[in-house]
Amino acid sequence: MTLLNSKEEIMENNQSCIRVFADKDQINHCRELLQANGSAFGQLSGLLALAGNEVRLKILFLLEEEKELCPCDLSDILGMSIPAVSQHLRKLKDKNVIEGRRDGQTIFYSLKQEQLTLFQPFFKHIINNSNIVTV
Amino acid sequence: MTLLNSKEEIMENNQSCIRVFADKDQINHCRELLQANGSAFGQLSGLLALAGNEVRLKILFLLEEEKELCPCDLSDILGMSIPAVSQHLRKLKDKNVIEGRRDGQTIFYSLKQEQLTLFQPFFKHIINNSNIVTV
DNA sequence: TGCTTATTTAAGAAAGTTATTAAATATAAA
DNA sequence: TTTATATTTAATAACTTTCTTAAATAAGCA
Repeated sequence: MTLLNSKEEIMENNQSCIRVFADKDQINHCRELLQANGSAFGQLSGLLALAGNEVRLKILFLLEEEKELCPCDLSDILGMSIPAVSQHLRKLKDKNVIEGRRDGQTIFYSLKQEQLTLFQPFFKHIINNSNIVTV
Repeated sequence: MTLLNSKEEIMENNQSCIRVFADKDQINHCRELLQANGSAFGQLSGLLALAGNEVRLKILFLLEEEKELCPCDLSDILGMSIPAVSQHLRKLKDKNVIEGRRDGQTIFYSLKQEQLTLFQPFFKHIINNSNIVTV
């Protein structure tokens, strides 16, 4: 908080918080920051929401480790139904995080380079947090 | 895929995928990887889910920029009700991402050091993705 | 061709998330 | 003490997510 504005002064520029001691300049600066970064918040939160699901985080981690895996094997590893896995894979594919390569009847999924800068640090978090302690 | 196991061989070690050409060793290795990292996936995905919401990602970004902000000002900046903001702040506080400091009637929230290693890279993503283009 | 395997899609139920409104709590100020 | 301000809490409604089951698609094999 920098300058104390009178309550009347605040009510005049009435685009603002009801709070008496609100810093009008700070609030406007924040509004501009959000506007200047336009759709970035929506895009980034969309990607983070993908990794914000435990099953999908595991899938991403496993694809990093094994390079590629098919829905059937993932279903087996994760202990869940194939359609459930398939639907998670679709979400990852829709947001350009993974891609599929067909080999006969099997489709092998792998991480795309595109979003790796964002996701790769997470895998280090996984390993560092618990692998040292256990086993 | 390394060695081709016969279908019979696969059915004997029957802890595995129905897929005929499944690599049993790979599947077991993956299972062990998940087990070895225990609760890390749940914890990390929980934190990522916080940032996986557009409103909360904006709050985190604004706290990084402004050091501290109160619910009332955030409500004004984000254009949403105070109880809505307060409930997002609670989620962030419950997972040790932010902390509050009381100054009279106002509570100023700020980022905790604890989870900053995880979240700070996101803020660079925001700035890099769009700030160059606009204005 | 028909049968099997691998995967996806679709519809629906159950659970989880987020905003809204109203009421409760807490501090400050008249 | 009463009144106003800042915030939280609670109940609830609308929406979203995720799993389940069944059906559809697609490729290989007898």
